Amino acid sequence: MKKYISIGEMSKINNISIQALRHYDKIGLLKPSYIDENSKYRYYAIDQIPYVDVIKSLKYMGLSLEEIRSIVLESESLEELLIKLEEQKNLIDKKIKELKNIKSALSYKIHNIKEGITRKDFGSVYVKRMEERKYVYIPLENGKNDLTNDDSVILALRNVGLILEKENIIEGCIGVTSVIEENKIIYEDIFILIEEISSIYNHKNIKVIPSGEYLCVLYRGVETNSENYYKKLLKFIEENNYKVDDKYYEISLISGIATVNPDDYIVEIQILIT
Amino acid sequence: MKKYISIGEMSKINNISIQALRHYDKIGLLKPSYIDENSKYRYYAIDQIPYVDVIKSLKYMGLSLEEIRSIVLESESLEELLIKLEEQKNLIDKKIKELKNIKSALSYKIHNIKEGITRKDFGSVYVKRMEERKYVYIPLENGKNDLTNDDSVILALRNVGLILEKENIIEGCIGVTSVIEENKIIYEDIFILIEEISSIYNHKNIKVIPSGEYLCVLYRGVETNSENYYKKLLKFIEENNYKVDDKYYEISLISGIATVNPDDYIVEIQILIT
DNA sequence: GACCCTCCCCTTAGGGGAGGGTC
DNA sequence: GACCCTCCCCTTAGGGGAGGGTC
Repeated sequence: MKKYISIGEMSKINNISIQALRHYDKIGLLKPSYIDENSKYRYYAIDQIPYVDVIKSLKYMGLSLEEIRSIVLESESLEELLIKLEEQKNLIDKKIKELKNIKSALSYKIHNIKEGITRKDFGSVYVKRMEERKYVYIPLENGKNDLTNDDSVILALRNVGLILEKENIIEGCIGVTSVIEENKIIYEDIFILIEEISSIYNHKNIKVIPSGEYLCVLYRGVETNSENYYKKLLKFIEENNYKVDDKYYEISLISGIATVNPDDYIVEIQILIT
Repeated sequence: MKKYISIGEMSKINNISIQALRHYDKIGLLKPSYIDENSKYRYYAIDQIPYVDVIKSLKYMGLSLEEIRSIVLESESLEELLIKLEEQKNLIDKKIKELKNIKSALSYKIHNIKEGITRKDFGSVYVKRMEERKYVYIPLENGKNDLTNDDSVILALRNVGLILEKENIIEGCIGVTSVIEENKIIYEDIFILIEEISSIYNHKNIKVIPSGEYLCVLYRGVETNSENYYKKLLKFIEENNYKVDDKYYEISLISGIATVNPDDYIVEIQILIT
């Protein structure tokens, strides 16, 4: 009555690889009914076929072979299985949420890179309306006027990064704030913009950039003389009789990767029209 | 000007393990600026800190260390990076969809197990309204009247499974159809119900169970004499003057796992009231 | 000739030691 | 005393051989 099938047939019938079946044998998850003593050939009974279905089904749902083994072999009660499956469902839920966050981070980065690639209007001044933005910042030590080759700037930025990591905030663009005093640019804070979905509001290291019309100018980060662009901005303000706030925002469109490859560094200086 | 930091400091600053840093060194992803020849101590320069951020950020987005290496070290163009990130986004999208399918399969299984655990009304007949259902089936060889210990039944069920796998259908409950001829139960098809979201409609092995009011009786699959329950059903039909269809559906509430552990096997016989 | 066997090495991204120098 | 070093073994679920018997 009982008919045995070879590992090859078992593999075809169950749509599973021979290696996988050997592996299941090895770890004791599914041992063939009969093994020829001399040839060591594995032979499976027909009624072992449904076991493979159970294994595949539980594997599909994300259980490890070890977990499946304890369910199938130690024939856990349905109650125990239920608990495990519900745990699994929660886990899957968490994973879905995390993947959605990652997707949103990817979209953000992709959007910025695209803008970075296409925009070539360096040096010309334009008006741009912007919504309210939030950022996490660290103040720079006693007002710098040159940010290049300064270790404390790197460390300050990293400290911003640590705050973001601790609070689980998805990071946006990197930037600095500045004011002009006695014809000199003084940098005050280094910051990272916060993506909208992040739900942090009352951290002491958070500030808000108000919504409104901004005067902007774009420059390449490689050019160290950002001063020229401030001058263009100031000239434009004077010629057109704009009244502006005293705080400038320098925001890098392509951050993160660009911190490493400065060729791609593109920065926009923004100042609020009052 | 250049200050070096030890691997321990680098680890703390970047919120990353020492082992990970050693690993990055080993695979050439991030080599310390300076290594003491004698002590072999690793020393990192401050300006290596942003590299770790880039690595972490790309890793978070699902890129492998190998992919990150080619981006960071071979300083790929932004266009190439963009392509990679967009690929990654599509991948993440696929994963999200798959996880949602798994979640739905889990919910289905959890629901059935819960019902299986709580229901104890074996043997009593009741009326139940049911929506249209679809199933994938394989006809059993020339009408069986006993399904137990029959290899061809197992093989037929597996063939149903193969169809589901090929068409990427999420499987529901397992069942058989039967008719009564000359006081004998003749089983006709073995099938697996299809979950709603599955989008297959014109496969030759698909049949529909019409919506409507069904007379049902529940029994434990361990009891081999399902005949008794058919008798109860028939008696109820006669006593209450019901008119019914001639096709019975025997559907196992807890399938998959229960095919292995028959203690948990719970089956409902359903027949359409006409 | 097609099928199956047993080693054995390989893959990701590190974690966790042991045993021994170094700041 | 805290820090860092180099091996070395370990984790998941098999995939892909080589070399050699078996149906």
